[in-house]
Amino acid sequence: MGARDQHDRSAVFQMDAVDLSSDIVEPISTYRGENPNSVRLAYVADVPVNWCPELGTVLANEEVVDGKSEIGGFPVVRRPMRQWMLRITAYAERLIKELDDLDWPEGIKLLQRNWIGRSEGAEVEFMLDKEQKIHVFTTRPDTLYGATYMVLAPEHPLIERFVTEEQWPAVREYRERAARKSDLERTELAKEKTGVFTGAYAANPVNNEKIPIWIADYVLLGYGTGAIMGVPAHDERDLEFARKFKLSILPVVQAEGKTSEESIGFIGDGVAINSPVINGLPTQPAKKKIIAWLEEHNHGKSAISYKLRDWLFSRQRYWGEPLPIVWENHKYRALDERELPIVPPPLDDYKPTGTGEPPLAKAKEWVRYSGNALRETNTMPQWAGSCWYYLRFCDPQNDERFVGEEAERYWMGGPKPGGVDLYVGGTEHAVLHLLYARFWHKVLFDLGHLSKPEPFQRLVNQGIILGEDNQKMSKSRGNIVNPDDVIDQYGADAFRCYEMFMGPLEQMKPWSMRGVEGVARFLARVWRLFMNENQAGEWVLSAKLKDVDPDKAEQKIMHATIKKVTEDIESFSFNTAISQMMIFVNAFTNAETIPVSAMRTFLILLNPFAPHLTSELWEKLNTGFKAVRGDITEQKWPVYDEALLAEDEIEIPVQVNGKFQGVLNISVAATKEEIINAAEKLPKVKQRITDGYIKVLVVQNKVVNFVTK
RNA sequence: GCCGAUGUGGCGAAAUGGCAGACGCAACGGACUUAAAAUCCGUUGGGCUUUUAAAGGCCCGUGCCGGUUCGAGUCCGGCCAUCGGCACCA
Repeated sequence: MGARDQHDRSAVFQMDAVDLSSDIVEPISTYRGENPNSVRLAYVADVPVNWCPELGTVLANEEVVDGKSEIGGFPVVRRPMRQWMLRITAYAERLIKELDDLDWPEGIKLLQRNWIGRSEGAEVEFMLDKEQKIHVFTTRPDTLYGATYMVLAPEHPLIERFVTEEQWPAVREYRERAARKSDLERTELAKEKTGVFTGAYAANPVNNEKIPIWIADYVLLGYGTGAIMGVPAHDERDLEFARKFKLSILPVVQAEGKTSEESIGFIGDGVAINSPVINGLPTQPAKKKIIAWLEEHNHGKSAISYKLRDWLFSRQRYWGEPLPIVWENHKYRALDERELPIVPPPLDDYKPTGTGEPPLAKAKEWVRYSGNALRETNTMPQWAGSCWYYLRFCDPQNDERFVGEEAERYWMGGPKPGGVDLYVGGTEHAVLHLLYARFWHKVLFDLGHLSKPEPFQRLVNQGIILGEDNQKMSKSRGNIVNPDDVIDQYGADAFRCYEMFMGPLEQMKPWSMRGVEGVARFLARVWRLFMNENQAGEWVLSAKLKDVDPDKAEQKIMHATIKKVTEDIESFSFNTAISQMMIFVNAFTNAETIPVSAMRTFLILLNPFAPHLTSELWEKLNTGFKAVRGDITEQKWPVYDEALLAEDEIEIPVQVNGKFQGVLNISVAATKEEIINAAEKLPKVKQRITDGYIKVLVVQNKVVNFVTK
């Protein structure tokens, strides 16, 4: 994939040139320029944040679901606060592109792509007067001639500069009302479009026509430039807005087989009309041509916009890593590496204050760093640790670096772009942990600390386990299953095996205590295969265990089990692996003698599923029979012999017209003619082919099918 | 609204296009036991039907409708339902 080119470290923190916000990102410790907040990877911003009064902290966009906190479901309101941000948007392009070479479920890749939300289009300048211009972002520059008005987000900073005096009261009132609305009200509840005319006009760059400028809360400050051109003929939202406020509507894209008038409301690709520069061109070339025209006339350029916002990285809670920052004369600086790690001081009360002031602010002595410097009291969110713990796991004792270079190369190296070979986690992390960790990993990679640009090569999503009532487990529903209780009652092996036996790993499935019991019974049967209770009530090695060779049938089932378990582990089909081991145990349950060699093989197969039970039985065998060197976990994984699985005689289903009529037991060596002859004689078949048949199909070792009509 | 996933017995689920329901749970019957628990053995998709019975026979059945095929739970097209994600993103 030309990894070096795509992940060129010389471009450290250089952003895509067409991005709409700032151009360069630099780590806080190296930047020496004038306005650090505009370029730094970590920066401070006064932004409207998601404030959750109940949790007493702000939350990232990813942590807010339907206007409520992801944790606890408490209401979240917009509130301006001074906060630390991480410039994840600088990585938007790479976070999308570099998903391609990861072995992740397509669904998760899609969730991330949608969350990052890349859109290609153009940035266009509308002249307000001779000096001032308003930038809009559009994915449909080919509809520029159809722009009959403009809308700015109510919070847009330019508004105050041009709003007319007579419109000012209405505009101010609208802005105040918009500010009070929660996100929930602004979207879900506001089905009806609202807006206010500013009294001002701007010139459409393609034809110099004056179009009215409105403000409306259906335009979001945080996306694109916070301003749009209204093209009511070819955008559903704009059309609704224009109809409500009686703004003019001009069709500029003609749909195939429709008149220009009928094309109003058409949002697909068509042919440009009423657009001198691009008339007659289909949508795609029209876009290209109009962008070229805009660039040539200095009215705009091609641009890419992302839905992804920068990551709000501070929290007003005690339990999080403190930010290694001090404030001097209203300026911040990073603490020296030698001062790390920062250990938070003990407090009398660790609960959030509820006012937005972080709990650490209460530790007055700790906060006073020096005569003129105060410590930052915000802490990092829970995600900070999960962004790099897997790196620390490579080298947990290292007290020089977060991970030693050699250890990092050993564990995280390899030919693929991702470091961790296999990562198992739930879908709930799709746009949280899995996005954040990729971002940090790329930053560390760019700084030269890591050998791979991606953290997790292969991702498998395990399904969540529901309560016994088939509902999501939650305290309020009272359907929580506590693993500790289950382990107390049935043991860790049974708990572990049951989770694997429940069904396919990726599927969500309900818990069942009966099911746990069933698996516990299976493990008890395994135990009794090896151990019997004597008169005194002590467990001793079963007298049936003999140091003999397994017979042919026993060998066959043993090798079938090795094959199935081995293959199923590879494909994460743990449930069917356990089924096969149950079949194996059932086959030996009433045996007169039990060959020790087969049992040893079986224990090795079962060991990854039930480690405690199998190690104990392994050692018990060593006391009664010739001891095998090494712990059970050190044994070689068994290998099956295909030859021992081969049958002399096979069963072949016989059909007439595709319907099953009986089964034929016949030697594998039988010829096609022999098979047909024998099949014809099966009573039910004979009955059905009395009038003969027009053809007969024999699929080797699979099926015989007579076709009669 | 858009995107994605999933639909198979009473339940969790199996099934390279070739005997649907392996394995487990639950239920029922039996053995063991003074009794119970535990354990072991057996039956168990639905409907109709033959026979004194033991045992058979026929039909239907993998969300619904259609298609491909000798043959479809599996492949293709359309629909329905449930769950998850996004949701004024210009």
